Amino acid sequence: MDMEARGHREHPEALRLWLRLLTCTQLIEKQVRGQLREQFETTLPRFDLMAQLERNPDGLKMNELSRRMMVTGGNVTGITDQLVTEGLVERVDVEGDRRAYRVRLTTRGRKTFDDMARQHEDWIVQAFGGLSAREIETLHKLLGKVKQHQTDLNQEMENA
Amino acid sequence: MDMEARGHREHPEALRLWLRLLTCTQLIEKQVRGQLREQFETTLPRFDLMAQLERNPDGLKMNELSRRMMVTGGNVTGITDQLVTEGLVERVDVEGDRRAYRVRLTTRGRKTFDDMARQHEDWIVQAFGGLSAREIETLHKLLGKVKQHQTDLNQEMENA
DNA sequence: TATTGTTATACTCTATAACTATA
DNA sequence: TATAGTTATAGAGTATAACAATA
Repeated sequence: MDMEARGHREHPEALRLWLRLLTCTQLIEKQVRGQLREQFETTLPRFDLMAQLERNPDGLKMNELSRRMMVTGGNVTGITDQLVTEGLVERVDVEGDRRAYRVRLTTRGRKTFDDMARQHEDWIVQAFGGLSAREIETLHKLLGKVKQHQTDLNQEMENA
Repeated sequence: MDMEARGHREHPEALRLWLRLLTCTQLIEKQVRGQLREQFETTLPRFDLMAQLERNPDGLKMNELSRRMMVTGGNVTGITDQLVTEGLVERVDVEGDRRAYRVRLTTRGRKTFDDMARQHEDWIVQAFGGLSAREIETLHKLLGKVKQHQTDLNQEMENA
């Protein structure tokens, strides 16, 4: 009896997990944003863009940045413009395609990013200071499954 | 030798974990936001506010909502105003303190929220569909540690 | 004086769509 | 026609600070 009362409370565990995931991310993100602003007068998207470039010394095209940062193109243009103005990144022509170019860190940009990255890593290490190395690895692995599943779902949607 | 090269790459695991945590949250969040907009013409903060009220049938004061939603007071006023206009929540006087009141769901608001919550739960169940019940529990538990540690850190900062 | 909540403001980030230039 | 990137715009979301009313 009371079969109807089931249905929509059948998987509360997933919901609880989501709320907790969201809370954890927001707590850490809020702190990182605040520290980036206070200590370096920058923002998370700007830091993120520079981090992408740091991993790709030859630079990245706008659409590559757009995809990796998971935002649309117009936004990348705006953030890039700011960083160019401050001399932290530069636009370099791509030979063979005059529509495109690569964005890459300037020498000064790389130095600035290294400073930020060092601090950033400290904040993150501290944020996960309550976990053992083993637990961190487990979390990383499980979230890898979540990410993969999510990616699969997105591809299904695109193909449909 | 090369002692200096250590230091800032000593805990890359925490960093990798953070990036993955952020990615997972953004992927799911982006989808939930989109669905809320498409199917219910609402936003995540509005849904969040209503969810807080659903868990507290007697309503919550503005500062309680502010704390639980982790945003400052002015924003809660704005979101509440919208929901009042649409007849989904109402402001109720608190007896004994004429400065304050409680915000609570209207009958219509509760019905509307139930519809949204049912859908929302489906999206979330799907988002974590790649995990077993056991894995979901493990994730939940580990993230609980992260949350607790983060809460402790914040309290230390406030006391300092 | 402190607290509750509002108002005013400004800024970042974002998506969308129309646009230019090149392929 | 399609692709790379920009521009323009509008809106969400946020923090900050000054403010009014009450405690």
